[in-house]
Amino acid sequence: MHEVEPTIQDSIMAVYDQLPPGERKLADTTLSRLNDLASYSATELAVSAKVSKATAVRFFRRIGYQSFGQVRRQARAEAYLASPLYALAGVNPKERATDALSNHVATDIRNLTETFQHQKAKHFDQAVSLIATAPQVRVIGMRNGHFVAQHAAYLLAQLRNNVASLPGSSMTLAEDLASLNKGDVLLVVDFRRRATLLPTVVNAARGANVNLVFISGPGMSALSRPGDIVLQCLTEGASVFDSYVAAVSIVNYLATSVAKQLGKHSRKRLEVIEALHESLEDLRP
Amino acid sequence: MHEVEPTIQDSIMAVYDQLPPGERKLADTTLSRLNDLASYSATELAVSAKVSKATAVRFFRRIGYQSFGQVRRQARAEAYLASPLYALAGVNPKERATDALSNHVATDIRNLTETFQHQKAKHFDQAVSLIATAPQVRVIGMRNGHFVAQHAAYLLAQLRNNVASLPGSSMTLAEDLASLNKGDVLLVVDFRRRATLLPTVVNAARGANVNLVFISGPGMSALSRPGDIVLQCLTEGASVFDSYVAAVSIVNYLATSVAKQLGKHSRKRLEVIEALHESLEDLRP
DNA sequence: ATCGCCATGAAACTTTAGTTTCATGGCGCA
DNA sequence: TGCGCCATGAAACTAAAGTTTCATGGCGAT
Repeated sequence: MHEVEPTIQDSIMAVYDQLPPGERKLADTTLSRLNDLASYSATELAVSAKVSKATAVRFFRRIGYQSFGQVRRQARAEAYLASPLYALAGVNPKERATDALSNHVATDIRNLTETFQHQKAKHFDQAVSLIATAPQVRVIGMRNGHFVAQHAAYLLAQLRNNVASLPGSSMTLAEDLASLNKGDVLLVVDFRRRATLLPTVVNAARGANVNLVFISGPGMSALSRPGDIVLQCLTEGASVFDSYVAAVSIVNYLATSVAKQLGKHSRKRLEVIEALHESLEDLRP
Repeated sequence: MHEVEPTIQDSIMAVYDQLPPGERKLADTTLSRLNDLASYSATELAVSAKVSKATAVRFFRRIGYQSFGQVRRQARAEAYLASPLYALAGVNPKERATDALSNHVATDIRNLTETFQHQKAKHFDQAVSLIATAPQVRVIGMRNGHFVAQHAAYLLAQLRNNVASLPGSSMTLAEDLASLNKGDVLLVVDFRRRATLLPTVVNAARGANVNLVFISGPGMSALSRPGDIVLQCLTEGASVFDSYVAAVSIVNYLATSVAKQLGKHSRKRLEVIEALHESLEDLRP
C-alpha cells in the first residue's frame, strides 16, 4: 500500500476554510495559476494577490511545504501530468479535438474571439457613453436573454443610479415603460427564441425617444433599425444549446468600460455599496 | 503597421548554425523544453546542458534578449498561447495582447481553458447523473451567482420535469425547501459576495438529505463539505468585475451532458416544448 | 479599558539566481 | 613556433528571490 501524495490543489483545499484573509487571497491566485505555477516566483504570486512576501512564505508553509522551492518542484511535476486537454487535443495544433469536452471549449473560445473581433469600436463606445450618462437605464431580456439582462443590470447598478431590469415585477411593465423619457437608455438583450412581448416594448421605447442599445445574436436583430446601436455576439453552441458565453463576456466588458468612463465617481459608488453590504451583514467575506 | 515579434524558437533558429558548440548544446536543451521553458531557471538549463552559467548568459544574449528575465516572461506568454485550444480557436499566437480589449478576451479564454482543465471528470459525471435522475431539481444562486442559476434552471427545465429555481417567489423559500426530499438535487451557485441566506438554505437541504451540487469560484466553497460535488470555475476578471464566462460555459456543458444522458427522452421533451411555444404564439421565428 | 492572540507588512537578512570579469586553452594561420 | 582570436568555465560580483524578525493594528475575551 502506498500513500498517494496530495497535489498542490489538495493541499490548499485541505486548509482552505481555515485560512486567514490574506492567505486566502493567495490561495485563490495560486489556484487560478495551477497550470503553470512553476513559472511564477513566490514574489510574483504575492504581488498579484496583493499581499506581502512574508504572507506568501507563511501560506506555502501552512499548506505543508518547507520552502517555495518544494512547491515549484512539485508544481512542475504536476503540470506534466495535469493537462488532460493537452492529451486529448493533441500537441500538434493541426490535429483537431474530437471529444465533446474539447469541442465545447473550443466552440466557446471561438465565440469569444470572433465576437470581439467583429465588434465595431464605434458602436461600442457609443453604447458606453450613453449608458454612462443617461438619466435612467433599463435592461430587458426574455427567455435565453433574460439571464444576460439580469447580469448586465446587476453590474451596471453597482456603477450608477437608476438602473433596473424590466419588468420590475410581474405586472408593472406598462408603468415601467411609461416612466422612460428621452435620453434614457434601454438595453435590449435579444436572442433567438424571442418572446412576442419584446417588439411591443421596443416600439414603446422608440416612441418615447429612448436610446436603444441591442445585444443580439448573429444576424441582425430584427427589432433594430439602421442607426440603432447593436452589439452582436456569436452564440454558436457545440451541441443542443446555444452558448451565451460571448454575451456574458461583452456585458462584463461593457460594464467595465462604463466604470472606466465614470472613473472616480463610480469607484466611490462601489465603495458605498460595499459599506452598505458590510453594515447590513448581508455578505460573507 | 506593426512588427511581429519573433518567438523564442525563431530567435534561436535564426542564429543556430553560427553557434559555438557549448551554446549549441544549450540551444538544443532549450528547444526541447520550449513548452515549459518559463519554469526553468537559467542555472538549471545550464546544468542540464552541461555548460556554465556564463555560457547560458551569453547564449540568451546572443539570441537577442537582454536578460534571462525577459526570456522567461516571453516563454510564459508563449506557452500560454501555444495551448492547443488557442490553435483550435484560430488565434494567432504571435499577436500580443496589450490593450484593454485583448486583455479582457485573453482573460476570459484563460478562465475557460483552465476551468475545464481542472475539472474533475468524476465530479462532473456524478453531477450529470444526479441531475438526470433526481425526482426534483432546484437551483439557487444569490447576487453574482443568481443569473448563472437562472440560466441553469432555464436550460435544465427544457430537458426534464420538476426543475425550478429558488426562491420561486419572494417569500416562499421555506415552503420550497420543505418540499425537497432525499434524492432530490439542489444545485448551488456560490460565488464571492455570497448572501448570508445561502448557508441557511444549504444546511436545510443537508438536513433533508438532498444531494448538493456546487458551482463555485476558485477556492473551495466554504459551504461544501468533503464528499459534496463541487464544480469549480475560475472567475478572474481583467478589471473591476469578476468574470462568469466559465461558469456559464460549464452550465451549458452540464445541461448538454444531461441531455445526452437522457437521450431520446429529453429530445422528446424539447419538441413538446417547442410545440407548446408555437401554439402559444409566444415566439417569433 | 486592558490583555492577549493572531494576521499582516516592512524591513533586515540569507540564499540563490543571474551577470561580469578574467584566466585558460584550443585552434587556425603566418 | 608564435600570434591572435574566441569559446569557455571559475570565481567574483550584483541583483533578485526567499526567509526571518519584529512592530503594528485589529479583534475578541476578560
